[in-house]
Amino acid sequence: MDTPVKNQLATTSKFEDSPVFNYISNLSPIEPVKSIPTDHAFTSLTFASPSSVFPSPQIGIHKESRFSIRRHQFSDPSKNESSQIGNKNNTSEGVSVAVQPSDSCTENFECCTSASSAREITNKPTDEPSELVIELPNTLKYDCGSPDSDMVPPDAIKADAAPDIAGTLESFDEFLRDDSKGKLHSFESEKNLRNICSIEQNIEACDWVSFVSGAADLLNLDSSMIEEHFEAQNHKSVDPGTISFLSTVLQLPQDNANDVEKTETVGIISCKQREIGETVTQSREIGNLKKTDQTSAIFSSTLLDKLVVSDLSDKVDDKGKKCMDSSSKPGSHRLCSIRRRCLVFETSGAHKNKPICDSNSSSPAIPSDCEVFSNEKQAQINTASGYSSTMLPGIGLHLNALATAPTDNKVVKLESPAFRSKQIIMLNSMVSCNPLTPGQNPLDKSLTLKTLEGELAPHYNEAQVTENAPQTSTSAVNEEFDQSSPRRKRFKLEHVEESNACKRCNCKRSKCLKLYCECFAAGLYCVEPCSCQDCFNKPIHESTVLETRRNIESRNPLAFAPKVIRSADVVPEFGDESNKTPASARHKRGCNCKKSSCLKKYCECFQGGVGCSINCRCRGCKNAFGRKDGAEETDIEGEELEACKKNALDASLHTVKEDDKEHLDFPITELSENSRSLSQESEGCKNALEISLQEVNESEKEHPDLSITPFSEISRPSIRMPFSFSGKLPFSSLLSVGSSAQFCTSQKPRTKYSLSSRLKFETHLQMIPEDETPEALNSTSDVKSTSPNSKRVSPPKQEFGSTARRMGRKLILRSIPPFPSLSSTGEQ
DNA sequence: GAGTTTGAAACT
DNA sequence: CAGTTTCAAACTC
Repeated sequence: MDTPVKNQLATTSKFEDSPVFNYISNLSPIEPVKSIPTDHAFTSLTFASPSSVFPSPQIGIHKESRFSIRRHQFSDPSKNESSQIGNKNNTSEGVSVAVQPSDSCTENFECCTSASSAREITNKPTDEPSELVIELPNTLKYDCGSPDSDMVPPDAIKADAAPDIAGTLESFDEFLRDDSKGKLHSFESEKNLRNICSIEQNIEACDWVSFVSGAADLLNLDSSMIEEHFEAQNHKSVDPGTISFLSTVLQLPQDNANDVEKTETVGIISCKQREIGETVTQSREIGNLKKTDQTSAIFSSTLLDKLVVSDLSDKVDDKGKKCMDSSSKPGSHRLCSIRRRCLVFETSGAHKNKPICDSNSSSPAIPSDCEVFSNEKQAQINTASGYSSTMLPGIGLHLNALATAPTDNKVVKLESPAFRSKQIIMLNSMVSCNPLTPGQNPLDKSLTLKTLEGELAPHYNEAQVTENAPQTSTSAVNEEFDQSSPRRKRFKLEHVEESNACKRCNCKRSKCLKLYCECFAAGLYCVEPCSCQDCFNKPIHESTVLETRRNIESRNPLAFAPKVIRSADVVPEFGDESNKTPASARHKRGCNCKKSSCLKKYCECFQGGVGCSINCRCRGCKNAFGRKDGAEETDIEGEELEACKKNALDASLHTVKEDDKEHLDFPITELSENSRSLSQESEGCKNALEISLQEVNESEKEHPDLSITPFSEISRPSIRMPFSFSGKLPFSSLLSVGSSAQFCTSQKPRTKYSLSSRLKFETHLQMIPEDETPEALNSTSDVKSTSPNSKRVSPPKQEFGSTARRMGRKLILRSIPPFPSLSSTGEQ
């Protein structure tokens, strides 16, 4: 054990100075990183640490908070170190805060390793250094010896406190498929080791806990350094390959993870993805672009760094402090600025998460999703919140959305520059598409979803959030990646608040396991904001929930399907006037109102913003959105009607998927206006398809490189806002798709209901294979189902064959440009 | 905030 | 399938 490590260390220092090393460095695209004495190995450790990987929630929290706090402290030293290579004192200085003296590098390593393992650390008494020493060696072995070791620790730790070196190494190897990366890591790890040794030499006394903390910080160092480095580089663009690499890397954990670790892995992935997005943003800010595999390294480190940060507030404070500290030091300005920017990013991220994490809960600690999994409660919150926040309807556990909405997530993933959540999206599609398999029965779908929901919920949330970002607005292309964008931040904040207005059940006797419970009915877990009692609709009782769901679905396969669906008229042939019929959307089963006259929210039709239909058994129907008898609200007093509609609109807005709104990135009223004008404009059009195609062509001409987006996005409502379509199409499609019934409410009576929008929407629908739609919803589109996951592009009907082909072609093309925004930032 | 009304969901 | 009960949201005060 010792021998290898020591040898390695010695070799490392020599190696670094050797010509061979330089040569290799020159060859390696990662070279820039090399200049920075980053302790990548620690990065890996950091990576591991943050995690959620640790089963024990408390531990995770502790660790994370600590890390977050420390990280920046250490960042300063690291900076110094980076700027002043060889100046160990600085490093030690930073470390001294937490690090305790040790006699040998080995010990330090051990400590570090143990530190990386939150669980191990926490569980162990502070005054048992000896034990650590004994145990650590093993850890160190792979930690130091293997270039990839840095990555290993996390996994090993994660899986079990007891290091499974072999397994870890294997996973690590996978993780480091990229040779260059591996080199980088190895070098960095070696450097880290050296640094540690230096630090140790300078340090005299040591408190185990402190040491651990210090180690943690040290581990995080590389992140900071990398960030700095990143900025220093001033020109890096995300290389598609890099992204792929990242994706691969990110996925690795999943592959290797066992069932128990799945959630953790997901969390990590989410974090990573988010980080990627942020990193990308950062790179974009920097401006100049430079393609290099280094990016991946940066991503990794950044991601890792991110993972470490859990407590937002702490983070912020710490950062601010750090900035100040760093600013006091020469050459730290840059870092400070970086930090600030990071802060901004993180802040935005926080906001982004907030809706998910805090939306429903005021939970203070809700860290990023990364940490969530380590804490059951947090996980719960995240899981539920993601969805609960009606804001993100399709997110989280909204099984309905998943089941009913064919998704083009894949397409989005490929097309969208929103690489930041590629992986998430992937999972997303996994969930959403899978269940949609034509032959699958609802129950199966449901089961499938159920199986995944628990694991992916948080993840999903994240995905939604991130996913949305890039596609929010046509004119926001530049902002897509600019997390710091004021507008974006504002939007996020708004949504945070909005999300708080989501479903909050108040069940007392149903245990939230019956359809009485809105949360349960919506496929959501109950969250903090809920006032339910004896609630079982929580991740903790997942099995129970699933079981119950299954039972309910066995009785009524559509029990969890959206209640409001778009009637067949939605998918009429083009030119068919039937699509102008009043009841474009109807309640699935119809209401049974007797006293409310279908003018109050007691009426599900009214609540859903749709008119009553022949399916309704209501009496004295006066539904403002359309009476059962077909009579419209014509005889309803104008004022009353308006009031009712307003009422309904309010209700609808709550129901409307927040994510749709987010995608809109503009007020719904605006949307309404737009759609209205659009309707008028297209009033004279005889063929909607013609219009759509025309618009598409026009936009294509204007934005050849983005021409595909509209389609894909159209097909996928939630991600709809095509940046290429700054024009009407997006709005119209959005309106028609996202709102259907709900948005309609914001407009004038159905008759006015944006014809063009509808037509376009129908066009979209045409491209949605019926076999992908739940049986009951076949040939119909549900309001809710459409918004979150949207439709997946698929073989259209014959009359639209050309369009479909067109779409298909476009989609393919679209997937080609990996990071349009990055490469063409200026253009946009 | 408590009490009432209402209609969906669940049960028989 | 119909009738009844239970339930929680919507509504009212």
